[in-house]
Amino acid sequence: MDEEFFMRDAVAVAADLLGARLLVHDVGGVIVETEAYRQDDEASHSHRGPTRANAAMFGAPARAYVYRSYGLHFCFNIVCETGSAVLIRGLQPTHGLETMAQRRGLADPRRLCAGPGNLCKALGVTKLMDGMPILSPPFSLALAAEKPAIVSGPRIGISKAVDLAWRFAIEGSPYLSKPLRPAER
DNA sequence: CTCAGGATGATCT
DNA sequence: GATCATCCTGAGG
Repeated sequence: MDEEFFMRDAVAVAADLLGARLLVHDVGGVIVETEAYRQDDEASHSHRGPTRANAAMFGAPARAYVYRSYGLHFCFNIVCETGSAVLIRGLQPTHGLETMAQRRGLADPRRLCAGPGNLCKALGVTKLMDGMPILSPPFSLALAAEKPAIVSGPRIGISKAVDLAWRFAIEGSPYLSKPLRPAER
């Protein structure tokens, strides 16, 4: 796992991150759900070019892009090639379950890290981590030993570019924020 | 300076 | 499915 991995199309990285183990201060688990956002993407914060808020998306790859959502929650992304990033939407908790349960005020492992806001709360991710390299402490990222079976579908919570199937998940995972059904026919 | 609008989540119907 | 809590930022006057 090195910076090269992230110097690619965010859509490819989003798919390849599934099954990887993400920890923050030794708390976290296996990535089961991601979404890709690119600069040529109407739904992306980077679409209108660099600003103070999205500066991290235009910085070095393999760094965190953390923003506040709806005034209440944080969302955690990993920056890929310039102007693009992968939103981490769900983990299967494996490390520090007790800490997560305490931070979240519940114990159900299927809900602890389901959704970007919940995930950040469980892992203690805040705006302070915006721009930090995710290949060094307090972060830890290790790719999957074996590639899991994945599915893709439309992204969640956006109003533009809704037709792009840039949400990725491990097939059949019970840890998703919402079920993902492969495109219909 | 004002102000609308979110890459959400919990709760209620 | 609808509502709402609550905070910036970026856009426009």
